[in-house]
Amino acid sequence: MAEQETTALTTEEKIKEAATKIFIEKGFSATRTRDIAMEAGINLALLNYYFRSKEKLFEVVMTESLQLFLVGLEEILNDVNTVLKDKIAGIAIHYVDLLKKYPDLPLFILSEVKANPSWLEANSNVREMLTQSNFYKQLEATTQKKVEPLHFLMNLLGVLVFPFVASPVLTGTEAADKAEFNQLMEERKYWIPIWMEAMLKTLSA
Amino acid sequence: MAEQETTALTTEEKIKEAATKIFIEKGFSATRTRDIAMEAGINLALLNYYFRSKEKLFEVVMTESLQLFLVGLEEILNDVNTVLKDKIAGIAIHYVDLLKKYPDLPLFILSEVKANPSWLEANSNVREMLTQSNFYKQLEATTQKKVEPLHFLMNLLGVLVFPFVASPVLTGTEAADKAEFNQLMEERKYWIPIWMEAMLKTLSA
DNA sequence: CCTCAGGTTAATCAAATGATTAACTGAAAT
DNA sequence: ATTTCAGTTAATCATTTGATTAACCTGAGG
Repeated sequence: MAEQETTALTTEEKIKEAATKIFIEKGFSATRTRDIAMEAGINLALLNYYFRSKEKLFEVVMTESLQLFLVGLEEILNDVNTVLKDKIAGIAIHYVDLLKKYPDLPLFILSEVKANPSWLEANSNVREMLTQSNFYKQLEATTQKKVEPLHFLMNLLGVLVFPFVASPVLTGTEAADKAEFNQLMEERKYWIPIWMEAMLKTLSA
Repeated sequence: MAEQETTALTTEEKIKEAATKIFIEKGFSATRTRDIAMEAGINLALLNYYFRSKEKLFEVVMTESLQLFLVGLEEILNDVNTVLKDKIAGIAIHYVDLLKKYPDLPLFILSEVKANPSWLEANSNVREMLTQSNFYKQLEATTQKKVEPLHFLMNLLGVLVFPFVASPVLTGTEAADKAEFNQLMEERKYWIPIWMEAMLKTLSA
């Protein structure tokens, strides 16, 4: 997650990279510290030497994963120079690009936050960041008390994130399927703002 | 998942109920057979007596979970007497009711299918069932080759299922939050068909 | 050269965990 | 009354797994 120049990762970094990969792929409970050590090409004891415990190492990975998922979002949400549709477009582009790169990130975060909800309170309160944002105020202005703006936030996250969460169910396992899937996701950068606007327009009818 | 009349569950049923509860709540890797035995109020050895192994027991739970998630869907999708919007309304009502009852079901299925994709091929091929359905043909007719109909399938599932998957992140942990959340989900039975239609209309513009 | 501290390793520990064993119970069958 | 057998239990096993230990490099500083 925090790449070095090209090669030559420090041992501590190699462990963190390996842990990030495997934790995100399999979740906390299903990963063995030995798997991480093997992936990192280091002796198992080194993992504990650098990170004290599996939990501590996971904490590092989880914190960085949450940051990775949330970084860049706040500025889009609170840009006073963009209207609602522009923000939606910005979010769509940002997240399609991010999730094409890290498709397992959402399911990982959702699973681990469910298993241990304190992750959210500890690292950054997503709920407040969303509901206090300029984006949310614009949403409230648009919906004009006719419908909970939260509905549209769920809709946006649903159309944006859910395909990645559900891709193991919706797409095949072959490489061609993956390419086709990414193509679809790319198309969604264009369509999601249009769809969201159409949904919001159902209020003025 | 398969309730007896009122009380008096057979030992085998008690184990299966307990296993279903805990597996769905925590996933395969994070659940201990001892937890299941304790939840069922039985001796640990009985679990292996009746189900041979943790894996075999999980297989039973997973198969029933997939059935629970898919039962009733096929008839809605292939009802020749309903137009697209009616089917969407039927799906929305069906899944809001189901997921209010079993809110952890989607994240469980998505996680375990990702960990072991063969579950889908083994039990019932969801992808074929969807893409071969009358619903999908109606979707194709409506989109008229302008956009992949798969987009709208993802949109529907996204707005319908994602809120439940993300509820640990989006809602608080208190009981009041849960009631409020369920109220929102209830409202979505009404709105989702309207929103989906609005999204589909973006093609004719 | 010697030292010494950080880095690394093989070996091992202790607890957790899935599974099995052997004995016991009670009720139905003979 | 005895046998039999599914159901149940406490105890134990064997493996996995997170963590520690003690030894051993290695290279910078004296």
